[in-house]
Amino acid sequence: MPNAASKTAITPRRDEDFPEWYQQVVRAAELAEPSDVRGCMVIRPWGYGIWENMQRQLDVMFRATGHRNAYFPLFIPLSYFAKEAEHVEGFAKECAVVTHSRLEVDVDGKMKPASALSEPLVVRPTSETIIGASYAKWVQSYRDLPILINQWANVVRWEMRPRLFLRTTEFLWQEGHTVHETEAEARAETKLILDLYERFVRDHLAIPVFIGEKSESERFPGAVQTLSIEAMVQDRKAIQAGTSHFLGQNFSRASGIQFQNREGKEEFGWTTSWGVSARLVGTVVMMHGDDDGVVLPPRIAPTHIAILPITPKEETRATVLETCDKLARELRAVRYADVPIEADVDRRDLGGGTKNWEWIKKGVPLRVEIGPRDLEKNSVEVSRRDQAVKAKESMSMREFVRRAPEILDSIQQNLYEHARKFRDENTRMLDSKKEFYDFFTPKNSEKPEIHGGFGLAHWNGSREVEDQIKNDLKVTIRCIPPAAAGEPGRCIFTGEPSPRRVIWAKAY
RNA sequence: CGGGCUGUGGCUCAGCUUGGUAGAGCGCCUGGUUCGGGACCAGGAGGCCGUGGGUUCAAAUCCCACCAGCCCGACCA
Repeated sequence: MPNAASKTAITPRRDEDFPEWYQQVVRAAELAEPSDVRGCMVIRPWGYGIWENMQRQLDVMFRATGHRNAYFPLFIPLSYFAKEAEHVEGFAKECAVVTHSRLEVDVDGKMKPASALSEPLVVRPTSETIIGASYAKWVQSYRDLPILINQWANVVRWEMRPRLFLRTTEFLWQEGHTVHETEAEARAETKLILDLYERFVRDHLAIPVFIGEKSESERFPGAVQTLSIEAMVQDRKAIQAGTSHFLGQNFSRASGIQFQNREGKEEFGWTTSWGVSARLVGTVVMMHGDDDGVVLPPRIAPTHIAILPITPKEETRATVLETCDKLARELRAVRYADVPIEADVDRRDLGGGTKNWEWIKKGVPLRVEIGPRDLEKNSVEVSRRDQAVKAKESMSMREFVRRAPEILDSIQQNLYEHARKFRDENTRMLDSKKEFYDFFTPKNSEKPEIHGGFGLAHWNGSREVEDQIKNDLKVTIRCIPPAAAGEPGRCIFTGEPSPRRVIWAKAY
């Protein structure tokens, strides 16, 4: 039995069992829980609030770059879906298919599907084809271009191994779909969005990422080029945090998106698609969480400040609560990162530290205690989630209201610096095959400890090497950094020439 | 979809080998003592033991079938 000082809010600790720790944190923080529907989850208000904040920020950024939101159908006629060969092949195994339009009571009294559809409908695993059908109608002339549309939607991919937020059968995301007049324009769009994603996760989620291009084997089915941002979470595995695809004319051909160009000739449009999903919520948990639960970057916290009334004596109770409400009102009049500060007074009738620990587990950036002793001095006790649980700073109420945005900002910065340091410490140049295998092989194969990280190594560009490494170590190329990022060398597996190092890691 | 395991109050599980009226811890409710660190004491509610069939005087327990979930192998944001 651990003593009180060493007891953590979450069992097991990260270093004991990271996947289990993650599940416990998601549950303890009331972010989400498994539903009765296999592979699907219920996102609870605290988790959904985080997602809504991400949405709000991304929406601002999409708008600022000329994109507009729209909405397309959940169902895709099978014939549409089948138009792009690689695309179908890539997604076929994980499609949910609607085949009937009615339920009837059969002889046993059970409900049975009846009235088969003339054409089955695929529940969208992604929307390139159904959106392409609309775009084909909308585009006739180069004057109709570009089309820059985003949709917020749910999609379904029939995955075998669900994990809350990280991989579920149904998930929430945004998918942008654009059409351009020229290849160069479409490629620029793909890069623009990648950079936008990088900025978003850095500035709002406090997540440092590497950017780059996917190798052929990891590319989106049907894409010419897939770019991604790759983050390292605390078990040193990589997680893809966003993708942006240059689709060439593949989907235009499939959907018939054609226009008359400036020379009066018919030409297929150049398209892109890009997305991030609610997986980012899970990424934030794995990125910043500690053994006491979630640690939220202030910019996406549904509540910035939890105000906790301390009411030991009945006679001061009313005054303490009034003071808390007053503080909350004053804080809400202050803006942080373009929104009013969200301050909640937790007046639930719960004992002592219980409330405090609930907010710790939820990862609220700041906790403020107000008790009878503070009343006299007009002060508050402030605790930061990025510091030790028991660390408290006393300051006057006025000073706290004034400094709140600055303190939140400092937490945001702190989380980013911490994450970047962790990533850099666990990113290594690997210059020989032996070094590579050592880096990615657990010391204790019975119970693999957290090991490895990002390995930067030269590669000859072949699929065979990739397959071999994946087979041996479950390590894959996360991305190939931009050309400017490195110098040529020799493949550490074959000795053949390599234009630059690529990033290897175990991945989610 | 192939191989191994498990289904018992909201959660984690014991009970099953050797059939005989359903248990614990946590959580929940009530009352009291507490409250500036996840409290304590007392009382209480809550279960067709996954579903269907069989064996038996008697099934959570034995047998058969089905269903669901978990773990391991091929995929993904």
